[in-house]
Amino acid sequence: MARGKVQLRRIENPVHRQVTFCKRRAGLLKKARELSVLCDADIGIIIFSAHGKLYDLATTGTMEELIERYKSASGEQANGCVDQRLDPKQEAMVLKQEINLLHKGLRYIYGNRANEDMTVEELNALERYLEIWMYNIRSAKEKVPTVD
Amino acid sequence: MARGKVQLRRIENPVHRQVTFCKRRAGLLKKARELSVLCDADIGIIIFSAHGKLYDLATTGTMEELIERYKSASGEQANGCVDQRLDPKQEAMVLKQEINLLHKGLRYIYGNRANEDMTVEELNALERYLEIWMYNIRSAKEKVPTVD
DNA sequence: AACTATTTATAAGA
DNA sequence: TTCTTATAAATAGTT
Repeated sequence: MARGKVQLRRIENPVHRQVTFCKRRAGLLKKARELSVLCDADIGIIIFSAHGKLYDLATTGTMEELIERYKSASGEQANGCVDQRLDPKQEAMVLKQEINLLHKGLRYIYGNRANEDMTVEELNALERYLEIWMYNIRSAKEKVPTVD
Repeated sequence: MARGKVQLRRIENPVHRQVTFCKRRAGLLKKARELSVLCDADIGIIIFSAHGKLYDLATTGTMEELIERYKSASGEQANGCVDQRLDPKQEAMVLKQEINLLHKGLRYIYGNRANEDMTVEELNALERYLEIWMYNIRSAKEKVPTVD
């Protein structure tokens, strides 16, 4: 823009890159706010810096509301990948059971416990499940290159 | 910008507003792509026009991935305790976020891990969440009259 | 963090 | 709608 045309590629000098990131990030968010006001639009912006720091903007309401709206508008289905080594029916059954258990657990932890007691069997099943899960999470973390 | 300074308020003339919306929307997305390339940032933009039409951009991967990353990154500030002093909408929103994370975790454990790497932030968020959950499960077990 | 020379974006007009 | 152009706004390099 000024005193030199910009090349559209990663700025190698880290100091320049950081300065440009700050300036252009501010510019982008300003433009978004302007567009929102001028044209009556709802805008959400999520920015992760190269170092993983989060910056965000939601011109109307909260980012969560915008995300929910995005999901309904883009017609996302909540269900994900299935393990292809298993028979689909079995797999679906297993996933359903576990999701039910997780949901029941969530309600138990967060909601009205008085209304929804879990049995000891359920608690034990959930505990075993969480232990395995935790173990896997910790193994996974060791394999992922850390971002400091 | 040109031939007249812009007033920072809703453009009343619908034709002008529509034209400005198109132009500035394009400008905003261009700026976002530039910032992403120049500074190595991951950026997501969600725009709903006044009439509800969705426009979006994710500079890296998919918007869903970015949303998941947003949720774990922004969830690190707030902790996982929901209490009933929150209004039902907020509580439901938090629960939804956590269920999304759990579902992603489920897919990670079961499904093709090669296709669905979780970020370190996500793994950390999930781990902390499971730790709290596990603690609560164990407390609960002590309070439930055992049958064995 | 301020300053400007330039580039870029764009409002209004054609 | 698309192109043009005068001008506002953003910003790269500098101090």
